Amino acid sequence: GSCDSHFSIISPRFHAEMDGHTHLAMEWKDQSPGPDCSMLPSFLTDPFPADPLVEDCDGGNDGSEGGGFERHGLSVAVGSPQEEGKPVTPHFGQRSSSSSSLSERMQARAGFSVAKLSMPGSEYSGAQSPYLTIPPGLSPASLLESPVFLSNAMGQSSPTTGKLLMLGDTNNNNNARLEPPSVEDGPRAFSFKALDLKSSQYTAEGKKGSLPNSQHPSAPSRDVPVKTETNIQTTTQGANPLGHLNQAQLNNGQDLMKRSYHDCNNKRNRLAADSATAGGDNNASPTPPATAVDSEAAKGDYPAAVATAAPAEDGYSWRKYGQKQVKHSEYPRSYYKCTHPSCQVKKKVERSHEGHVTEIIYKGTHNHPRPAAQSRRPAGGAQVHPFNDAQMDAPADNNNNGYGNAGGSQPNAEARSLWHAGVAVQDWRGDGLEATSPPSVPGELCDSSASMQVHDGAARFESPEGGVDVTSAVSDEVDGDDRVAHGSMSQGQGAADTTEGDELESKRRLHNLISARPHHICSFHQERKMCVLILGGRMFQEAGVVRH
DNA sequence: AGCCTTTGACCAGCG
DNA sequence: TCGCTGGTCAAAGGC
Repeated sequence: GSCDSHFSIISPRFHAEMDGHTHLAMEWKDQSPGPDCSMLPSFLTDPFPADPLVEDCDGGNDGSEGGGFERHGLSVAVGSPQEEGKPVTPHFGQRSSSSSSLSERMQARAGFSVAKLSMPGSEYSGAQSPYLTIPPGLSPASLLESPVFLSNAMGQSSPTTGKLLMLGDTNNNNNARLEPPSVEDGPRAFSFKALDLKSSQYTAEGKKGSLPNSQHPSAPSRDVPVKTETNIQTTTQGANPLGHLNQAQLNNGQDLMKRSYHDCNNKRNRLAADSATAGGDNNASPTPPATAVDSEAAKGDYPAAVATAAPAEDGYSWRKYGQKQVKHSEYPRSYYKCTHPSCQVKKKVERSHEGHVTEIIYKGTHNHPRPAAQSRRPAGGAQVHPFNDAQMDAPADNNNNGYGNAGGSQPNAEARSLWHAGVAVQDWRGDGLEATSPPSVPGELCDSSASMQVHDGAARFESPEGGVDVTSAVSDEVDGDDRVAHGSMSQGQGAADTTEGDELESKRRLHNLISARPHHICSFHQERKMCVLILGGRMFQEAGVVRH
């Protein structure tokens, strides 16, 4: 209960909103509007902040640690280009106080238009820029270049780390898509790059031609008219215009956040010395293949990344033991248990009608190595969905031993008992075989995953898979338990990241985390102690106190 | 035969 | 105590 009550994971969904526009809404349950501007809102509203924006980003430093995003209601709406007459222009209403719309400001500063972000209570501006485009002079990679994007030498191969070989990827333009998520060096803030929720396209439904999650038939208007010709066709998906469209939408939102955050970071962070190495790998990390970017992106800077991508497995075996329609959720929730005899890990998965995973929550950490790939259950029993959870959260980690804790240490029992708010993970492997995207992050340094774990009001990121956990602990209160629970913590990271060294380490961990699953994380703000995650085409926000 | 999913029922927590 | 809700159990059936 603490998890839900303390900070809730909201599963923003594409949905038509008041104005009838389709939005990728990122709702933030927040109760009390904080006086301080939250980073997310700020960077979302102004992806390319001028100095003032920087202030916004740093605004959290004022010591209002507790503030966090949770205090700010916020929604990110990704306009649906499809609505031609009414391109969605998401924007943050909070920021909308300024006369100019977000997109307008972005255009002015960045030279390209972006979808608007909308925040609760904000007015929808008339400005409309359905497509997120990058001007010729501005490459996505450059946008993402951030000190914090360290090359993840230790990181496992993954699309984002650049270690992942992309077979069949002939598209030179991938760089734009491969750009690693930029992490804020800023002492406290960092962002995760949202990754293409490509996987959503690979659902069986996709094969069937059913609309992707975001494009639920009920909301046809959501379809984004994006040109996907340039996109690399995935083996599983074939050509699914709809799927691409969905991707496009997601990308828009992700790009927006990513860019905005990046901008903020650039101005803010100069500290991440350790992350200096970053940039290099950026190219290597392809975002999920087809993240079919908006038409613009697809055409230009964001070509389809992976020629052949497929749903990935997390490497663990799961047995579904229940399914229930939860009240707050639009989609049914499935309950899974790890099939390993001594493993108590469970996970809850919400899946859209199309089979897209909209939310994954892990509970516990695997105390056993990841089963051999070949040993994995092919599909013996009836598979609920091609995008079975296991597939969805496949781990990107190649280097890990399969244990939840880095270094092979056993996960803390207490910690394991906690539910993790998982992030839908979707990795795309260039091999064209099965793309796995585990929630786990490669990281020797960190034990955290994209998932956020909440315990007694404390939230932290943890790798549900237990495999490679990079840690970014998020918690209101830090207790020893948390540290123990996470590999990162075990590494002495548990102490508050007040020192520079800690920050560096934190950055490194973050980098690992991001590298491992950039697609999951749209943004993260340490100062604000919250994360924005994108899962299955949906954004999730999680708030808590960040610990490293 | 083994493993899995499905699904209604049961249980526990909470207001 | 009751009702609601979420989580789990377990029989039935499928692959």
